[in-house]
Amino acid sequence: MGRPPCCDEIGVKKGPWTPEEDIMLVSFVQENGPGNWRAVPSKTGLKRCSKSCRLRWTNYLRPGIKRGSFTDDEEKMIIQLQALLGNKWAAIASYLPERTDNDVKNYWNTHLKKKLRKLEIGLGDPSNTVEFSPRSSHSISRGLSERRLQSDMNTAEDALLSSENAGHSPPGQAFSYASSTENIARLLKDWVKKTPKVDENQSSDDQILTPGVQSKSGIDLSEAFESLFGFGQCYGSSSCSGLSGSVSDGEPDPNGFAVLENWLFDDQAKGYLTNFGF
DNA sequence: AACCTGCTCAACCGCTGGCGG
DNA sequence: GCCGCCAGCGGTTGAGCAGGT
Repeated sequence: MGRPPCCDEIGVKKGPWTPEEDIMLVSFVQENGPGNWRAVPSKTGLKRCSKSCRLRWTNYLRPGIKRGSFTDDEEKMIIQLQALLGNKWAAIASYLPERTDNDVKNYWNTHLKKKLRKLEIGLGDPSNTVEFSPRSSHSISRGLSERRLQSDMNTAEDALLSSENAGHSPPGQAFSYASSTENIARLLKDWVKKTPKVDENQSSDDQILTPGVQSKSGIDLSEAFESLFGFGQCYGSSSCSGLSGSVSDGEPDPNGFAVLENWLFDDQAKGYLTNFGF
């Protein structure tokens, strides 16, 4: 009845992405912009389904993605937003421009859930326990919270847009893609670390744009990638941070996030967090 | 050193909603 | 209004790694 899953086609590759595939995907996005994922496999020759390509881009290669552990502020934000919105990871992640919904979701499931459970237990009497659910009888009614959230999102978005127009963000897309160069460069470095020897029997597919060739000759793969796309002038420069408009110098836009911060750290929210020792 | 266990996170799966014909 | 296509989202899985025994 329903249409067949897009990834069931024969010959569609699954599993971890190789740097070569990443490069092909980034070069496609560089030329065409993100979107039209359906066309990616046919236009790039990638043996991946469109969905997989989109996911790889949004979760890993997209410019401006911050990796590594979450800061206290990010953690607090996630806890509050999760309490208000529930498991709307994409909505929560929209407040953390450098984090993906997948990251937020993973962090919640692996760290915060556990942490909160401990704290709940620590509070003792279950009747005193604040239920961590959007359906709980939290002092802020959900409808109100969501309206407020929506309006704050709009305000933040406006502020971000105006800051971009004011030239706080690098113009043009090339700068954004430069940050994905960073991402790939990082990936390639990891790849080299994890792959001390290039497999002599490497499949021919894996030899397209083969970083292995570079590693054999001792060239830094990240530099090679840099030169491949000509983003060298941007690589490593704080002025070229990713996600156009979301950050200007590694810090959240002060105008856009002021409103949000006010809301996030208002009395009700503070009380909420205090209950859990944050 | 070998094995076991728990943790992390990239990637997959299936569903939903928006949009155009 | 219906249908099909597609992008996006949330839940789940599993490979790889780290730490413990």
